[in-house]
Amino acid sequence: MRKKTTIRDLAQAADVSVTTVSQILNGKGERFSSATQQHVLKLQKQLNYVPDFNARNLIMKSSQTIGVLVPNIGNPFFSTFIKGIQETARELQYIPLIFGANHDEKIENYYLEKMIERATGGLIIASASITIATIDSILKKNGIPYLLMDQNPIVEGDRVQTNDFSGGELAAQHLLDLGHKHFAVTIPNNPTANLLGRLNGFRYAIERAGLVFAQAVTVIYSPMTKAGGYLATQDVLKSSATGVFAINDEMAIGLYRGMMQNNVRIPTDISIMGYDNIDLDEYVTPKLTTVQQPILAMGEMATRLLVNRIKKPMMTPQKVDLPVSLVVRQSTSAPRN
Amino acid sequence: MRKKTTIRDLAQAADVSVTTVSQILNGKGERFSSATQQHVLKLQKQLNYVPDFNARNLIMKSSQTIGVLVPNIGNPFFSTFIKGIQETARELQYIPLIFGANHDEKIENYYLEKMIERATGGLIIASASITIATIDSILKKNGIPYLLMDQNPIVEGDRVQTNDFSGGELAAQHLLDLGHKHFAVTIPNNPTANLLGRLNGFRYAIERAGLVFAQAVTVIYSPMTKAGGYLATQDVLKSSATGVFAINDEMAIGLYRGMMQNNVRIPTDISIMGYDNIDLDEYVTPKLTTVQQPILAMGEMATRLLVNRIKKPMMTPQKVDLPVSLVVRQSTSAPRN
DNA sequence: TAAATTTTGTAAAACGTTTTACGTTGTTTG
DNA sequence: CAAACAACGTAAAACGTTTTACAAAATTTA
Repeated sequence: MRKKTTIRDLAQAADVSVTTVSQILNGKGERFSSATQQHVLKLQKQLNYVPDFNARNLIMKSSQTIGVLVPNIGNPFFSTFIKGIQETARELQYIPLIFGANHDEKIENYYLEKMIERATGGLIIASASITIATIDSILKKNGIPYLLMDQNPIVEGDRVQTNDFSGGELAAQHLLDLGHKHFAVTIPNNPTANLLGRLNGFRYAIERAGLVFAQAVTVIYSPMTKAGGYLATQDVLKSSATGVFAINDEMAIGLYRGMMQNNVRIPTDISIMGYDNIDLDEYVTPKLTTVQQPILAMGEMATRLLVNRIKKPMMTPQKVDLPVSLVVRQSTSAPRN
Repeated sequence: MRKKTTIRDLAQAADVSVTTVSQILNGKGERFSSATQQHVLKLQKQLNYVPDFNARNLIMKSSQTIGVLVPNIGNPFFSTFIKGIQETARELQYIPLIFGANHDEKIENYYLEKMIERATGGLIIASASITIATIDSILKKNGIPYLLMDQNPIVEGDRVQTNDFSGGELAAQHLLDLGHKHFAVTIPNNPTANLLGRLNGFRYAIERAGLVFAQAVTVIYSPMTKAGGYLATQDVLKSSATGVFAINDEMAIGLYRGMMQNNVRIPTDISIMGYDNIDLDEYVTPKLTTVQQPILAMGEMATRLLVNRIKKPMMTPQKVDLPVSLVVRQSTSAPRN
């Protein structure tokens, strides 16, 4: 195939040295006569010269790349999160390398390895099954900065947080205010720290209302997907719950399907609320009451923190707290009797 | 910060030459005594040596990377498409570099440039606004293989196709079979070739049934998103259509919201069908009738074709045709009177 | 006009790999 | 026992950049 034009080809064509070309093309060309500058620039276009990425990174020791690992790109929460990352990365002149691991630990580790090879900058990891041990042994040893989402709080390190405890509290209080006395919470097995936070906040509000958690609330374990919500339907119906807190919106939408199938009307027969506030919430019937997370901002802040860390590895750890809020729509109402 | 261990460090530690280390680590070490091999391997683990990506690619002239450009990662169609790409790329030992351009031409060009810099392998482009001119001038000149989706058919080049014409035909025939006589089609402005294919197929079936397209069908232009579908509601209602063909499922779901808001029942008052068969279709009420595209397979085949092309640039162009099929659910029925 | 300074440019080292071509040793063969 | 051949290993070139240190020519200064 046609050879790529190299900087040497261009230098030869322009009848100047390689140094000259390099300097001019990298904006450090004030030292050269404007005649030479124009000449080189013109020939660059003409020969369609693009610097070799690998050669350049090799010498510069930076590829302006960050790695991003999420459980599932298809989940609207994560696709929005990624959008936030991409926008901010573009602004900061970084390129995100994005992987979805489909909740598979093998795949996660595979991608983690690939990211370490390539994403010399740093990593944003939003994934459950990567253990702290793995992270310590692999990332720390390689001296690669990283930022963990949805994971156990690490003592050291940067952090982008939303107040999940408060979010759970908001959810419970909303249902309590409507008059509900019996609740169900759907949550995955081995919930991550943020999900536990939501559950604890929920529990706190329940107990604050004078109820006994174990009596008032049924916790139902199911995968955190639409399909998982659908699967949880029978258990929810078997419980005497009139108010359901799905730990994310996708599960809530899965429950919608199950309820529909069982002729249980929302919110007349049962109130359902979710968590995240994905844009789909306004398109389902009834519109979904939920707790909003600033997803785009989470992606943005994660990127900023990581890039700052890359630039100043020794900086003291940064924490960013983002607010959550209750969004009341039509999927919740007072219980039947 | 801590220096990365280089191959030289490892060679020194193992008291062998750099060549030896390189060969052994790349599986070409049969020439060496097994004692040496073990020794080197052991020290690699111990020193946590990972070959420098850039140095390696520089000399090997291949980064095992492909670029992927889609309009919108949040659209379930594309997130599934990406999933197919990631799975296949993993199998083929390639890494996909994924970008979502949010239908913004500036951003598309920016990412295109970045991909050319980095994704030395080849590109999968599923994006509307990149013009053939741009592609020719940039990609061809750089000799980078690429594969276009959802775009005007290029005479030359590889291609993964579904039969959009037939899909449109299936949609129309389904509505005709139910007894509908008045139709609406929602489609974006400046539709891409595949969308036009659907529309033409629809028209073909309508005319085959003895109807006059311009009289029987109202074409409504609106963005191809949930919000776009929602926006199209009034125009759909103003038309006398009893059967609506949304050019993709997202638009159909946007229409659901609009219909709900106007107390128009689906399918009793109006039949709606979509296109794609995203997994959400089974979670909306009523479940959405649609034309299925094998999205995952499209991602898979696109990746295979591209990688084949990378390996054998001179191979004759390949075409893959994937089937579409009608999926009847609950959003369509016979018209009212 | 000689010295100093600015302007404009270049040669060569360095980055961390892979690979080609070439050496040793030691063992077998005739 | 010399020659041939394995077995095991290495030196050095190459990949395409950026950058440092140096140099020649042109201009200014004293």
